[in-house]
Formats: sequence, C-alpha cells, structure tokens
Amino acid sequence: MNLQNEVLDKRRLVRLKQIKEVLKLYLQKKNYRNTPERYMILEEIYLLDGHFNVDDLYLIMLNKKYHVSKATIYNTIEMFLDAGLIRRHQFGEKNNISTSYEKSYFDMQHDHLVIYKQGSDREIVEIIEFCDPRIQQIKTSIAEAFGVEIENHSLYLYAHRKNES
Amino acid sequence: MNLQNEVLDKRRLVRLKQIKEVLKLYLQKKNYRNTPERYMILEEIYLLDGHFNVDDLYLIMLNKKYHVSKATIYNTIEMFLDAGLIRRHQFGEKNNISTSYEKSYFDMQHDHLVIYKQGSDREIVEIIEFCDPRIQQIKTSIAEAFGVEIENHSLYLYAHRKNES
DNA sequence: TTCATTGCAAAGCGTTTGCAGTCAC
DNA sequence: GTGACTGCAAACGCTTTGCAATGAA
Repeated sequence: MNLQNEVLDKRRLVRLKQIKEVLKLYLQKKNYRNTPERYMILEEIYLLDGHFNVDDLYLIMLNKKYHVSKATIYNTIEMFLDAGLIRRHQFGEKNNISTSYEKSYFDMQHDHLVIYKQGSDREIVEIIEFCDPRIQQIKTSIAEAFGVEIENHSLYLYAHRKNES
Repeated sequence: MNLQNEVLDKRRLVRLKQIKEVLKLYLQKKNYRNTPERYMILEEIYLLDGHFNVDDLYLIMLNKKYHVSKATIYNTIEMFLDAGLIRRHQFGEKNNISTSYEKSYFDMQHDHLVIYKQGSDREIVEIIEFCDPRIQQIKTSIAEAFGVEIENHSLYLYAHRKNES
C-alpha cells in the first residue's frame, strides 16, 4: 500500500515535470515569457483532481505560499486553453450554468454524464466521465456529410438516478 | 409560388394557435396567470426562425407594438424552458460563450455543428442542425451502464471548413 | 533598458432582485 | 379585493480592461 502510493507519487512528479516542459515549449514557440506565475498555475491545476473554476484556483493558491491575482489567472487560463493544456466546461443546462475547467494533457478526450439530485433540475450530485466510440463515428460521418474538419466536440448527458422501488 | 406561400402562412398560423393552446394548458396545470405578455413573447419566439437571445427578443418586441421589460422576458423564458416550449443553447466553446434559445415544440430534438471562420477560434460563421441516430444509442447504453434515467443531452461539434485546394 | 506581464481597482455585461404599481382572477 | 405579475432601477457575479509597477530577456 505504501509502496503503491510511492509509485503513484513518483508518477505524479514525473508528469508535473513533463507538463511543465510542454508549457515551456509552447511559450518558446509563441515567444511568450517564462513567468513563475504561469508555472505555478499549471502546477496547481495538474495537482488538482477533477474540475475547478477560477475562484477555486484563486483560493487554493491564496491558501498556499503563492499569491496570483485573478486577472492573471484569467489570462493564463485563456493561454492554457489555446495550448491545449486544459479544457473548458459548461455544466448545468437549465440555468445555474457555471464555467469550469479540467487538465487535459494526459487524459483522453471524454464526455460527461451529469446527474441531478432527485426532484431538482439544478442541483448536480455527480458528474461521471465516460467514453463511447460511437461519438467518433458520428464526428466522422458529419465531417464527411458537410465537408468540414471537426476539431472538437462536447457532449453532455443529463440524468437523474433511477427510483429504487 | 404564391399558392405555396399561402399554404406555408396558413400552416404557420395554425401552429401559432396550437402553441398558444399548449401554453394555456401549461398555465392552467401550474395555476399561473394568463398574462398578455406571456402570449406575446411566445408568439414572437414562434414567429422567429433559428436562434435568438434575450436582447434580440427585447429589441424585436420594442420595434413592434408591444413593449415587454427584460425582467419579464427573463422570467418568461425560464418558464418556457420548464414547459418545454424552448431550449437553451450555449454556443461557442473557447470563450465568447453566448446563451441563446430556440423554439422546440414542433421540432425534433437535434444537435449542432458549429462552424468557425477560417483562422478563428471564436467567430462563428454557420450553425448547422443535424440528427444522428447513434446519439440515441449512446444514451441508451450509458443509461443502462450507470443505472440512470437520461432526460436530455447536448452535443456540439466544432469545425472549420475544409481548405479548398 | 525595454516591453511583456502582473496586480489592483474600476468598468462591463448579462442576469437577478427588490419593490411599488398593475391587473388577472 | 387580493396576490400574482410586470417594469424599473439597483444590485450581483463573473469576467475584462486600464494603467502603473514589476521583472524577464
């Protein structure tokens, strides 16, 4: 068990190093500067599990040693999106639409099953990630049918738990 | 040609009458009041083709005889969503995410292919509606796999036109 | 030294809220 | 007559912007 955790921690560190390398190359290519803020924000995002929003990130970094302004976080997130280091999500369909993000570099593209609390159309109790190959088939068909190149997609399924009876 | 237009206009009028009946029944069931504003907004939405946002609707109604406040439009749209009379969309993925709506009563559920201007990740040039049966299959599989009831989904494909060369 | 980047505070913008007046029932 | 609904203006929350100060190259 301890050994397993050690292995996981080691892998996490290796990945942190890799992802910073990816950022470095991106900054180089774009002729942007290597600021410590950018690397700290990237590190924080890649230490996080699951989804986060700008405020989450801001507060987490406040509680640690490193203070970064929200303006910088917004700018940096925009850049990371462009770099493909993170993805943006809009969970919630009715209203209470909230923007969140997740790291994307090591993960495969996946979609989301959003489960609402019983009797509510707004309160989300769980978000499950899934991957179905048929979505790729759809993309291929539609790309061919309309003569376009599809770079990207977003699929959300909205559900409630089945009534146990 | 004239005859054809007349037929189309007649059909449109019949549908307007039908959809107002649907609203009336909904209001009855929910014990809400039959205000002229609600019927005017519904009529305006069902005369429109394609997608609209709150501001569009507000301005269109200003330019006609009927003035309705934005607060009322927001309230009413919330109600229409609940009634299933309209659907909400969030087009645009990177940023410039904008909320829009479309009538939904007579249309079948469909998905959207969002085409960006060449070289831009933000400027949308066209939104094509499509319908692929495989999405239904995915919903059925996922519902079964996770033991949930899927009420709804949203699928957007993001694309650029192919380079003609 | 230079200019991209940061941080702060102010501005923007779409949406919501509070409340007084209105009108459906 | 009563309370649901409307309209207005103010408030809200998230995001962007302007600008002076900083620090990477």
